[in-house]
Amino acid sequence: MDIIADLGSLAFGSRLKRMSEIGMQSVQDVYVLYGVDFETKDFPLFYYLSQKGEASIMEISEVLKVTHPAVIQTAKGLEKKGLIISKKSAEDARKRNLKLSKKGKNLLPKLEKIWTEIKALNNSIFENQKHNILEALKEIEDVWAEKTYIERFKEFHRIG
Amino acid sequence: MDIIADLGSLAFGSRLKRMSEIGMQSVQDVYVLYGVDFETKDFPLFYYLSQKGEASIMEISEVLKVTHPAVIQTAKGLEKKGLIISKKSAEDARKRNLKLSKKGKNLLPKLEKIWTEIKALNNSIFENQKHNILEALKEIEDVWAEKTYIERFKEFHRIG
DNA sequence: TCAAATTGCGTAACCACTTACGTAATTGTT
DNA sequence: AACAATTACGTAAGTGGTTACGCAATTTGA
Repeated sequence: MDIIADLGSLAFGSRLKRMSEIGMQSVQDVYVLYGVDFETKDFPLFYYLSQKGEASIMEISEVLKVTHPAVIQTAKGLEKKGLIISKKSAEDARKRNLKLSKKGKNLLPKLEKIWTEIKALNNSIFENQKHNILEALKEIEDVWAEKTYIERFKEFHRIG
Repeated sequence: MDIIADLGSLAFGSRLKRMSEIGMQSVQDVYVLYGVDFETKDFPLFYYLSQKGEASIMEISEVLKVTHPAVIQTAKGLEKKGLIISKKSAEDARKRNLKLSKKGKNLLPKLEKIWTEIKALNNSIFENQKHNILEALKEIEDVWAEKTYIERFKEFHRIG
């Protein structure tokens, strides 16, 4: 018996959090399996830089939808590992731009192979679902984006 | 554009985490709306005690699938608010049993009303989904429970 | 044109968990 | 009965995010 799952919509947040942790750890296990020194939590930033080339702290913060201190902290870790480098922007002295280092670029092909394999497995899992999780998440995100939850709550229960 | 969502299965963990935070905050807004001094994160423990009556730290830890220090910490907060009380077990001096206090029981009807309203709104959202999120989560949990991700990964890619 | 508002970044403190480790009580084995 | 193994709980430190706040650089607008 899983009381959190049984509670359905009420413990929705707690349930998502728990699944998020399991999901992140699972991917971490794959990096370990291949002996690659890379952390799951760094994936969004590292991947974005691999695609975009170069980006400022705030741009990354907005694209990844995390706060800018989170970006700074993640970047600090990746800089310490030598996977990314940063330099002040020439156009705007307030900005600091991040990009992959040589070492980061060298690691990229190995990571991309792993990412492809993970994607293949996940897709095979998701494709067999009666209720596709990615579709389901997208639908919920759209609902939340259209109107805040609390607004919707007030309307639904005729409050205010 | 939402790069995390676009990445689909690769940023699955990050995405769940973000949604979990939004979901928890949304429910918190409802408590605030009703002027009730209750925190979303305390819901699973408080709810379980309201159903079970009395339970030890480890029992709660197992049922809610969080570590025992997490239970202790959450319980500490609820005790400080006077919503739960605890006493050493008579049968086993190692155990400490938690249960709702008078104040906690008094608050319960108000909370139950709120929970019912949240449930009603959420169900109305979920029922309109083409891909039901609760069903989708359940399917994924079952897949993960059947075999660890890394085992499945090795088999899928014929490794080891 | 120059003062006010805004923007970008950095740091500090906090939050809700986790892992690691220690101690006391109970249980199992012989 | 005694002692080794296990179990329940507590605390400390770590993690990966957050909010709050401050400062310097840029942009706005009277």
